[in-house]
Amino acid sequence: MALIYIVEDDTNIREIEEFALSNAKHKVLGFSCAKDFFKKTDEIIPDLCLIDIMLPDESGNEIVKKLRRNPDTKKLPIIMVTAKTSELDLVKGIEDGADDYIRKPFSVMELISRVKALLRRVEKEDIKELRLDDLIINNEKHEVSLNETVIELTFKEYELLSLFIMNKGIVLNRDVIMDRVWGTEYEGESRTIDMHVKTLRHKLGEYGNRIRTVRNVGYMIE
Amino acid sequence: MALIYIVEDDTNIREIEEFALSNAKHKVLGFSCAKDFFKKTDEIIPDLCLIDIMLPDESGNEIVKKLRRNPDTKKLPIIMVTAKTSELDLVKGIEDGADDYIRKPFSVMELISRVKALLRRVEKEDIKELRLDDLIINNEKHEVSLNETVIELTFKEYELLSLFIMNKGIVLNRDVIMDRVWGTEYEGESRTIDMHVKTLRHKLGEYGNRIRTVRNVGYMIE
DNA sequence: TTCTGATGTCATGAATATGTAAAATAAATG
DNA sequence: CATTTATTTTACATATTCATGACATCAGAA
Repeated sequence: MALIYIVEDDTNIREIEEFALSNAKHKVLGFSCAKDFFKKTDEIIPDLCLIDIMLPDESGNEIVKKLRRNPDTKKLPIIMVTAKTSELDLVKGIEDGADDYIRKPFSVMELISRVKALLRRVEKEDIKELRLDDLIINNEKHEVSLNETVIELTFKEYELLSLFIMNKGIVLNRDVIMDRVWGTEYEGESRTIDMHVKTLRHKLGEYGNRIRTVRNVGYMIE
Repeated sequence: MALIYIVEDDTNIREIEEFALSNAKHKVLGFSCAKDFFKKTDEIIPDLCLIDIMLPDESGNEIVKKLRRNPDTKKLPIIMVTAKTSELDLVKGIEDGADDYIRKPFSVMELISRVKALLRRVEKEDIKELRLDDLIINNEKHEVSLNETVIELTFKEYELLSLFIMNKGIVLNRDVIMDRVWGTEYEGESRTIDMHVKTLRHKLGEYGNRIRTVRNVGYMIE
């Protein structure tokens, strides 16, 4: 799936991380210090890296700063792993330019899902334009247009439509939709998704009925 | 939703697990030892299983190893439940091939969400397409087509047809059909299955008569 | 053949999922 | 901090699916 570098001096934890991410079909390389890590990034830049805050030679924050200074690794997705729970650390990590953080002790599932989410987020930012025939989503302008005419969508509507078009021809169930658009678990008794689908359908005019309801399963655009 | 087996010798904990997962709309069967568990998996393979590490007859790790050795259960999603918090256990669990682990004491919510997450993960890796000659089940579109023509099926009909095709050439008795499609026990006097078989036969047109009735046993496709 | 239990078929109300509008919150904006 | 806009929730309407039970039919045993 993706090439991931891990910088973590605690061998036990590093191995857990390696196992978990390999299990999730990623190609993983682990390093116990910053030096080894940089030696490798000079050679091959990974798709994502997981960096512990406390390291023998350099702090994780230092590593992030360096990576951000280098044009080649400026946009490299970074997840910081920290044992310190204070919020200061968290903020600092993000200010320094990490894209996400995980607090120890973490669960394997959490690790996997955060990595997955970040990879997805990055991949999404890469896409400049999405289209479904004459319906165009311009991600740079954050604007949707149909036959040259701009369609005004709210944030959630935009996200939802993007998700549908990114997965055209694939039925998305409510769990997935909730997870991807709202980042939360779907709780059975909510009409939120239907609501947004309804307004989307309305706003998309003739294209509205291309959002199909698959009863008992979810929604799909075709 | 899904059929889940639990192997846990502590009756109290097992009952909590059973209650929690039943509440989350799963069909649950609990076992207090490995022996009973294997007896049942030889019969019907569940969608997921929850295995305690410490058991009277065999260790949870042993069970996992055995399951992984058997082609039928090789990919069966497994969650290990452990009281030992050491990281060694965690790593070992993953090495042994469990897909996730839960540490005791766990919260009911954690249990449910981990189960849900794992099921989703597995479901996604699920088969994209099933076919029986020209009859194609597209699981992404959740659509059935015969010679390019879409056949409109309801949810249950779709499930039933999938089950038949996944087991083509194998007679499925009513118990199994009820269990897999409805997630409930078959109660002798119901015409429900026959009903759906009838509409399926009708909707499948020329392919309809490939669903064979095996008197006193069940149904089979081919 | 006749009998018996299993399966096929049908109509219909109940259950369930989705659609929709409007009110209630929450969030953003100036 | 008031106003606007977006979002979620609630409550209800609508649509579809499904289970059920009564009855018909069938296949095989006696």
